Amino acid sequence: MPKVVDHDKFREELLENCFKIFSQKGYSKVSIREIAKETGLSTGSIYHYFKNKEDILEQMFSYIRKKNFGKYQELIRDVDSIEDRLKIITEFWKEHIDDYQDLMLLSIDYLRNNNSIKENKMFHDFSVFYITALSDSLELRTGEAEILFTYLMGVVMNSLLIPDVVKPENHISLIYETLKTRTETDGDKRPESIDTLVNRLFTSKRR
Amino acid sequence: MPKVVDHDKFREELLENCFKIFSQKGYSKVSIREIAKETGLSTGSIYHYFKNKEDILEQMFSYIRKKNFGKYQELIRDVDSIEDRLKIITEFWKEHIDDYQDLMLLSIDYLRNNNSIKENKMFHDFSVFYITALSDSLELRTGEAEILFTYLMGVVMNSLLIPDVVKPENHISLIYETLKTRTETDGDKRPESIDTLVNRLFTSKRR
Amino acid sequence: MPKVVDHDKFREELLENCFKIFSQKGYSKVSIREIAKETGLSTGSIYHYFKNKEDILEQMFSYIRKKNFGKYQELIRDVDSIEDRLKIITEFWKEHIDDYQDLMLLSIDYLRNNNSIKENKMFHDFSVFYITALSDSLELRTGEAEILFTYLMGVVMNSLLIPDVVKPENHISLIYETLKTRTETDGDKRPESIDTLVNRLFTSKRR
Amino acid sequence: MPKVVDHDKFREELLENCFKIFSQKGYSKVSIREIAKETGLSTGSIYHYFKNKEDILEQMFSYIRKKNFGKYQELIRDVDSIEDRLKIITEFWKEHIDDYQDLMLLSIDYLRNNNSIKENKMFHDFSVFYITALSDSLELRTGEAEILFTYLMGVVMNSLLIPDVVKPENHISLIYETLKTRTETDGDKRPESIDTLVNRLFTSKRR
DNA sequence: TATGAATGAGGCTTCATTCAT
DNA sequence: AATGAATGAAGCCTCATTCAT
Repeated sequence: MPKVVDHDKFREELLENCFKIFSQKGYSKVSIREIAKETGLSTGSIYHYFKNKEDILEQMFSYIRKKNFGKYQELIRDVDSIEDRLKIITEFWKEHIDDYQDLMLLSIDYLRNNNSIKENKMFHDFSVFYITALSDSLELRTGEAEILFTYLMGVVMNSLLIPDVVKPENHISLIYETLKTRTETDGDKRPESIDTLVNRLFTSKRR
Repeated sequence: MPKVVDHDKFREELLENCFKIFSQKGYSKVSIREIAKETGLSTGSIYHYFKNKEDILEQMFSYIRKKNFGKYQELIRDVDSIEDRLKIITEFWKEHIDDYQDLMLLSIDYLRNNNSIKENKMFHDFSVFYITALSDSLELRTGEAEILFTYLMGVVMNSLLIPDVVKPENHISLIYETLKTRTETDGDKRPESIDTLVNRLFTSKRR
Repeated sequence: MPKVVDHDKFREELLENCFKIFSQKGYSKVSIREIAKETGLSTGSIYHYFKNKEDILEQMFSYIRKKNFGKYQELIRDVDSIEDRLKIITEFWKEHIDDYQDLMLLSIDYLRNNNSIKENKMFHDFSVFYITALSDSLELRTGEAEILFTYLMGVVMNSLLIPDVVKPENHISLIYETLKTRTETDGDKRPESIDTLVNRLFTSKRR
Repeated sequence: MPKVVDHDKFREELLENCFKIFSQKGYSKVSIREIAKETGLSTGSIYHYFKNKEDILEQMFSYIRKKNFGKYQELIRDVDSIEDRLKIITEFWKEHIDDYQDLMLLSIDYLRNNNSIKENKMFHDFSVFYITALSDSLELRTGEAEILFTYLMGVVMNSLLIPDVVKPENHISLIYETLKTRTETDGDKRPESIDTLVNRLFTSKRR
């Protein structure tokens, strides 16, 4: 191990590694010794960087979330058209579906570890950010963004648990098509009735 | 300790207990000693009924699934109108949302424990049954039933991870309204365009 | 399990089975449950026939020893010529080398189980019988019979531990040849010097 | 507990202790807790030095073998006369008969534990070394060395199982006398007939 | 007689964490 | 700042034996 110069940068590398390790096996199946081995540190040194095992999970989650948010925001920063944004966002989802699965699983690991659901700040922040971001970037009402996010989480979950039944590509494409149609309608003229969005999905062309 | 007479019946009681215990703390945080204590048996006796800890989870999952299916089918057995069925089903969901959360979490526990995603038969059977049942009882196309199931799983997941943001009642009511509208349309006249179901959800009145 | 009529016969069958099971895996690796399963009894019933696990080993050893002795004596009962007996005995060894291995291993298992060497009556009786029988049937001096038995036990042991180095057939053939040569000499004329038996072995033709 | 500095040296001390403990009670009757207690470590620390219980046995066997070989070779290093070597070697055997008993028993323990006879490398290496060493140092043909080794193993085994019948001193003395006589004959003139070594043993003066 | 459910001590092993060096 | 030896509680599981039925 080279002498660490940039303390923060080194910690980020550590967290990146930890994300890899935790994602593969799940929080409770990864031992400190294993983390030490994978990061090239000694077990003792791990405790210089982190208070304890749970602290690793928390710091890691926070770091990954920020990184993901950064990427997300950068992607749509200079894109003006809603339709283009929609395309970019849905493509981003397709590419990063595995990361979302990992984050979701790790959130659950965390939940299981602290049986205080209340304190599950990690996933909460993640969700609120995403719902807001969706609402802003796609000009959706909050309720719509929540539905979209919820549906997306269902896709993430099922593509993990029943990968042969639920293929994320299909569902994401469907979301894309649905929202695209909707987007084409002028903002003011979008129907307020419930006869629209879910409806579209259910009557989509698939299968 | 009274001698157990009906082996299978007793095992079901055990499984019922195990579901309670596992749901509270998660599979890996529950020790065999704890199971033994809660069920009033000795550790050794647990192994008289189950091959090992994983076997408890599997048998339990299978048992709970069957029980839930049974209840579900009984509920809609003699109900002819699709609309009535829809009402019953969505009510059933609202009442059993906690069970679905538990089953989902336990599926993930199982997944984490056996890192062979392929063999996650437990959740798979559950999903296939539900998708088929939804399709049959609500006269939905398979693709529609998959979407519905996926969205529902998103609701279940989020009501767990971000309970202050996603309230299952709201989403389930929304599904109810959406499908009710759709149901009112005559089967033959239901639009084939993508302008319907998801669309309806997205333009619902909520918030 | 059919109702047991001939109690003794049934017990012998049990012991025969136990010998098979113990030989394969060694005393301490065989559980009572396994014995019960293999013999078609319940664990409880095992304790009707035997006081405890160790008792099974003892009774079994005693039974097998008697059976083996019986066979041995029957073989040479009507054989007058020493040379013929020698042939029969050495052939018998070749055929039963596996049994001797098993008996030796089980003796050791027993020894390990009771760390009182003194009480190892099982192998002791076996040895004394064999040394006497060899001495009688081959007209060897006691000291010679002891040497022969000791060498034979070395063969048994090594053919077990280093089967690719020590082949029992070769050693037994060698014993046969050596003793045959000696036997041909008239009893009275056999040299008393130490210049004979071991000597012959060491200068045998085998590599 | 003082911090251990020389990892390897400490492990050897541990192995020395383990040999003592295993020899007394046999591999399977010694628990890790017992090993920990006897060596003054915690159970956890045992696993810092060894992969698992079997690994202790293997490393121990390997270590003891090397140590024994070392002593053996040192003893005869500067001895030119075959006769002197013979004396030294047989004396060495008499002194170390207990160690050989222990090693043999532990080999069998190992065999019982891994029912793959093929992989019993431990005793195999031991045997091959000894046969070669005997052949070299006493100028015996390989076949002769194998016979000698086999007989010796018989002595070791029987002095364990039937100590009142087979006294190792006697047998070893006999081997000494037999080989001494043989040795006195000039190498070239040693008879090739089978009339020698075993023959000598069988007609020895004992009893 | 015969059964097999029940026991609970004890087996091996893993683990997060500490601390002397 | 870094190391890795040491800890010991706790994990899962097996076992010989007993005893109510």
